[in-house]
Amino acid sequence: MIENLVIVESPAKAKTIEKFLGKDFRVISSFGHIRDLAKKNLGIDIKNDFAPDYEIPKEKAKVVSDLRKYASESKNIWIASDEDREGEAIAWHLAGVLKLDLETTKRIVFHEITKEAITDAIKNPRQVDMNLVNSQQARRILDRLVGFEISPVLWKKVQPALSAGRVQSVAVRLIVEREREIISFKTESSFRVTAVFRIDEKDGNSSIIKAEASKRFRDADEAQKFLELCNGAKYEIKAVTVKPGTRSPAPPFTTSTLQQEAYRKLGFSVAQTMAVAQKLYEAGKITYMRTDSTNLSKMALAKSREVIISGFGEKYSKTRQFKTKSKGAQEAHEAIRPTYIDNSTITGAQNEKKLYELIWKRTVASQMSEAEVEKTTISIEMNNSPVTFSATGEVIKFDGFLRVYSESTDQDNSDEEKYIIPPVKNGMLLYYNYVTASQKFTAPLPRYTEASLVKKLEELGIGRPSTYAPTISTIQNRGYVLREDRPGEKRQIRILALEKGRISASSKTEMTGKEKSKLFPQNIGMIVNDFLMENFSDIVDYHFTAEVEEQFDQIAMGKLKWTKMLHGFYGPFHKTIENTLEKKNRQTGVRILGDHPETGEQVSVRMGRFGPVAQIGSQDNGNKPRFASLTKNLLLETITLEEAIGLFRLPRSLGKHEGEDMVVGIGKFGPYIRHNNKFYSLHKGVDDPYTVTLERALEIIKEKTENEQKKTIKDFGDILVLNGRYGPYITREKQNYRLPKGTDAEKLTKDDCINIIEKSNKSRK
DNA sequence: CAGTGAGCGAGCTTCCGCTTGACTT
Repeated sequence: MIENLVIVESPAKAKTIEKFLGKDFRVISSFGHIRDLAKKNLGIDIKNDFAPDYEIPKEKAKVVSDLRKYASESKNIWIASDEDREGEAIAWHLAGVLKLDLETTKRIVFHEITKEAITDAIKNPRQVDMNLVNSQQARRILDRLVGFEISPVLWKKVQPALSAGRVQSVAVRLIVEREREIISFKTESSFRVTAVFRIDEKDGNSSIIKAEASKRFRDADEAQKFLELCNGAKYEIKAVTVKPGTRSPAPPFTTSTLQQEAYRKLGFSVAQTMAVAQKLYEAGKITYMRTDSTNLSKMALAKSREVIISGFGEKYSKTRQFKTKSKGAQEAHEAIRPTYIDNSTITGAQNEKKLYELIWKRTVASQMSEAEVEKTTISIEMNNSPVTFSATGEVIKFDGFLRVYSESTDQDNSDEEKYIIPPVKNGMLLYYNYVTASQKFTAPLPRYTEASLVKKLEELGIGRPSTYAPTISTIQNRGYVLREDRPGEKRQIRILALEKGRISASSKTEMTGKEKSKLFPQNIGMIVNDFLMENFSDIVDYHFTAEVEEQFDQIAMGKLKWTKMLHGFYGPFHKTIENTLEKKNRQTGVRILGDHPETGEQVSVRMGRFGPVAQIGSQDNGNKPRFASLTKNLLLETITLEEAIGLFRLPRSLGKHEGEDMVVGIGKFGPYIRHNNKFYSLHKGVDDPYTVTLERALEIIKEKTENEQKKTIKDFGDILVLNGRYGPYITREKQNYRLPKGTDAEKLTKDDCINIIEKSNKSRK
């Protein structure tokens, strides 16, 4: 018999706590929720006041049987799940599953994992808070109703296996709407004038001031006229202002800000950040990584202070506690910080090291002094124009927290190079070295990255730290959005330059629309979004979550009955479901583009069974229409008649080779050549499927055949030893087998291979 | 793994939030 059993949510947490509590306590973990709504069917008896049908998921059976065993061996049970809505529900489910009396079950909570906090918690147990539990049940059931009633409507009206939900559908909406803003954006250009001025000092030295004109010019003519004025102008400094200012450090990391900074500074995807953070957490190197709180424990504050003072001096220390700003934050945990702040770095895998150091810097910087800066603005007037030039410069007087860390922004404009403004006075005369007018184009708002989407969702109070990464995966898995790079296009910019009394014109090429790791909506995502907007505008409304959260709060405070809230929601919602099922047609995103200029047949595009498709002609008078798949990156919404007709130029025959047809086309994986039922990819950036010749095709085939032969180390007929990406391996009947370490692939016999295959098959079973 | 585009239709797909492994490549 054990005296005390403490149940927490996370096994890593259990391990740490057990050390604090001594031998009278055993600490185990529930691995999160242990019960959920039934997987099959709805799992809710709507007619019976939304009675939930809870079951223990298969993958939780072992955890639950362990929990039962330990519970039966313990005198006192303490439930220490997190102090938030989900944690309270976990406590309640635990009590139910372990058959504990709610009146006497000891519920404890702590916000930081320190001996003090835990022993304190043990001294102050309370009961399970049923109002909080009920607010969780309302949340859970509402999400199930939304997801499991709308998704089947999509299967019927759009395509099978699609999904909709309170969180994912808003995420898709954000991306679709941003894309449409970009599509309809009208680029404008203007000329920005910058100048490099010279101050001639008495001692014969001269210094330089870079400044920008207060006005932008509509076109090259206006810019030219202004440069002509500049040539004859006298320049005088009319005002010099020096303003002191401060900059403050950012708060310590939450899940969302960690994902954003790890993307910006380290290039990690949201899922990658979480995987690396999980490793650090399990190794005891950082605190819990799924949190919405910016709080640091007293111990962490004190330790940071120590580290800062000994590393940088007293002047650099400023202890702060940040208030959590994000909507709907539940603050069950601390901010993400190093467990031992003394360690500014760790040993281990590269990615773990990098992320750890980022977390260390952010944590320590948050406890450091403001940086003190001095911002200088100089105004320069011309004697022949009302346009003024201004120069600004910033000098850091005291670096403070910047010594350790500075936050990145999504738009890093590094072209604004910093330089130090020389000391100047009012009335000083300036002379130009160069005045340059360069064309600038306006740009639409940028597409979302995974991390900037998480930021936006957090701002809207949609989703939780534990679901940001899975949500991003879901919308990609459903095919609603795709994360990819785009090469961008070249654009000419015009430049007029005034130097030594002469104005010259030139042009420069720059890249525009280049994208790296951005989220692009796909056709099916746009169709689903439009369908949801049309029929379920309440659910995809950006405020929907905030509104239901308010009601969940009311339930948690005991001011609203949870079943009443659900009745209020479900009545109108279910009516909309039935109405939509009855009245709406299948959505295909069809667009009639016009008539074929040669045959007069109708040309249209729509979502077909196998994806977006263009169609020439129609079914009606016994004619067979012709079809062609839309190639990647073409949107049903924006494709033109010409582009659609162009799709029918493929597949195209190149003629015969060795008696077999040689055909070129574009498939799922890009342009290909098909010959003898074998496929050969065209080379990216080199070959164009519309113009590639028979001769070139033969070269490509020859090259690939030679490469395949190089790949083969041994050929035993049905068994092959091949050279793969990860080194040599054996393949038989489409199954691959790894070689045991230290095997020399060149010396393998057929019998060796069979041995390896049989051994591997045994261990797989 | 790349081609398809009409139909017949069984049985399946799906949510959000809490937690980690168990797998293959």
